[in-house]
Amino acid sequence: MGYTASPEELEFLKNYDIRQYDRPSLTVDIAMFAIRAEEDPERDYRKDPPLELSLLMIRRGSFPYKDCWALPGGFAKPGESTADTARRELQEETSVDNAYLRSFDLFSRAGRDPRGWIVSEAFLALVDAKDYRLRAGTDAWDARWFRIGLTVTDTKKEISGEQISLTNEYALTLTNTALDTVLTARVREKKLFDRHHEAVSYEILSSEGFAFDHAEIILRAFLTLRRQTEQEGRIAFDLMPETFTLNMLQEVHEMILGRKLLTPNFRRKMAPMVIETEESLSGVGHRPAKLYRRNPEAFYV
Amino acid sequence: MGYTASPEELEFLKNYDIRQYDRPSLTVDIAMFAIRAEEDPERDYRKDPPLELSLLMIRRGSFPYKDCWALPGGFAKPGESTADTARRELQEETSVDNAYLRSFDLFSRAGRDPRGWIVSEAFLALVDAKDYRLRAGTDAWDARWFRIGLTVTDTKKEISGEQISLTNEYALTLTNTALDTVLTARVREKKLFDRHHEAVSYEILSSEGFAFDHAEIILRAFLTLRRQTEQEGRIAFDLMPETFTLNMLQEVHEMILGRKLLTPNFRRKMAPMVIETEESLSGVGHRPAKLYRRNPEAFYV
DNA sequence: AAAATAGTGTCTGTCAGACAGTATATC
DNA sequence: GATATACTGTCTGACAGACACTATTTT
Repeated sequence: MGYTASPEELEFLKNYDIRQYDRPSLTVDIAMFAIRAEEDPERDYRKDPPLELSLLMIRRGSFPYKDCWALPGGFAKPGESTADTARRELQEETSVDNAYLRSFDLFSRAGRDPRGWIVSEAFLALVDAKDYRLRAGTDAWDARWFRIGLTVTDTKKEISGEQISLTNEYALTLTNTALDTVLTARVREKKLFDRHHEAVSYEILSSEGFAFDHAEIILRAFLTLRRQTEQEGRIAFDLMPETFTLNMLQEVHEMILGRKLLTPNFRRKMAPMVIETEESLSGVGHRPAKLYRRNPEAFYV
Repeated sequence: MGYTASPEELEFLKNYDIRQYDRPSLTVDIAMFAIRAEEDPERDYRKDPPLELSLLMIRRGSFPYKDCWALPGGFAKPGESTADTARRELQEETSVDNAYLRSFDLFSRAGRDPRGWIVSEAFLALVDAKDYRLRAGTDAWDARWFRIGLTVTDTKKEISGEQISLTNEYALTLTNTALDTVLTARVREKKLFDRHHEAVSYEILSSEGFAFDHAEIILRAFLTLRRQTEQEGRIAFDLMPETFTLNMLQEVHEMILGRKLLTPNFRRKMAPMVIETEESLSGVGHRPAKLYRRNPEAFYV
């Protein structure tokens, strides 16, 4: 490293007591997405079951926010990086060890946790639909998938002198049909344009059933996923099983982006990233789709 | 918020002692970039003075890493967010209060600070060339601008079975001519492609004159700036004064991107983002360039 | 006139959006 | 044959890369 501590420095470090300063607790929160197929036995035999973009939530068994739903996560331990913490929690809670995992922000607003000064690094995780195995439920542990829905309910543009602000209000809905539970939140996103760059801030307007500021973290995770998907389509492959049809892939993209895509254009864009297999679906009540797999060659920058 | 703490929960919180768990210290480190013009009185009167992309560094007056150069920054205080901390430090150290400021990662690797468990949120800051005023130097405080240079010295591609890795080795050089000081570091960037997404890791191979892991933070800040500039040109405006020539702007882009750009294409791309003013440079020994300013209309998404 | 920088016109290929059309399983 | 989904061909306009060219100031 080109640097060797002097004897004086070693002496300094020996006597250094880091506990003299105020310190926060450090946690990670993981927004873990997966694709699941809706189960509805009453459905028309011809129609394909729609896919659901789902998020894993955990019911809190203890204070604070007892009985509310929170993102999986936990406290960082000394000697591990936060990426280690996130991988460990992911493994413990879903047995998944090969998920896509990336941090997208540090949440450090004062007052975000009633227990005190707790900052949290937020991770986005995408898991293959077939890979996960949820940890068994206990009194203090109940992990469930919720279908995630996000809509923009209001958009405003304000101009005052040199300053322009754009405001979006989002309605976030997490639904678990089996439990008959719906969590809802409204979050305001405010983009302030000062000179030529934007400063974005978020404010939770209402939050029903979510613990802490997790509604905001989930929104931010979703928007991060959406932006990545817009910019480079490959991230959505992390939500797919080994083989898949192009229509499934398109449906996943549409759920993430929140809008319909034109099929020919989508297929053209995906063509270099996938390889056709010999297999097809069958017994689906209509022309069966071919199965594709990822084209590994396409991803080495 | 739709959530009211029950009496039991309030009782729980009253008795909750957060200090029972291990906690890290939390700091922010700020990679602050500015454009400065090289001063060289011996230069040919016709030739324009080249611009320099500069980074602010602070000489450490105390242990650890005494006499090494570190990024400006400091410890987060309870009751403020890390963005507040960064803004406060920026203000104290350069008197700048309108800089572009964004965090790009949390550095939490074990052992990164010899004083103990210290995690640091790293910020990228871009300041307008004319705005900053450095805090006066003292024994314990010496802030200086260093010209930053980054080159790729080696690139490797390794294939072993299903796994492919790309390795880049970067040479980072910070130069301050007045002090006759050069800081150098070599950092290895390793991209591991697993299935179809990449996991990037960084390793400091050598580090001369840098404190802590700041060579790595600086490299990451530079790469972040570079990526943003590739993706949307507007971020570079944060480094520019109110009015500027298109050639200056192009030079700034070229320094950030580390490659030459074709002038007609660059001007075409920038055209919607700038407005021509009435003024020009003068007395420059050749055809003078028109001055431009930002076009605010272009930046409201 | 020479030097140095400022600035423009246009060809080309790639690629995204839009839309019209054809194909093929199951019942 | 009706239904539902699967899949293709092609026109268009926007835009980035490349390169050849003209313009203007100072000494």
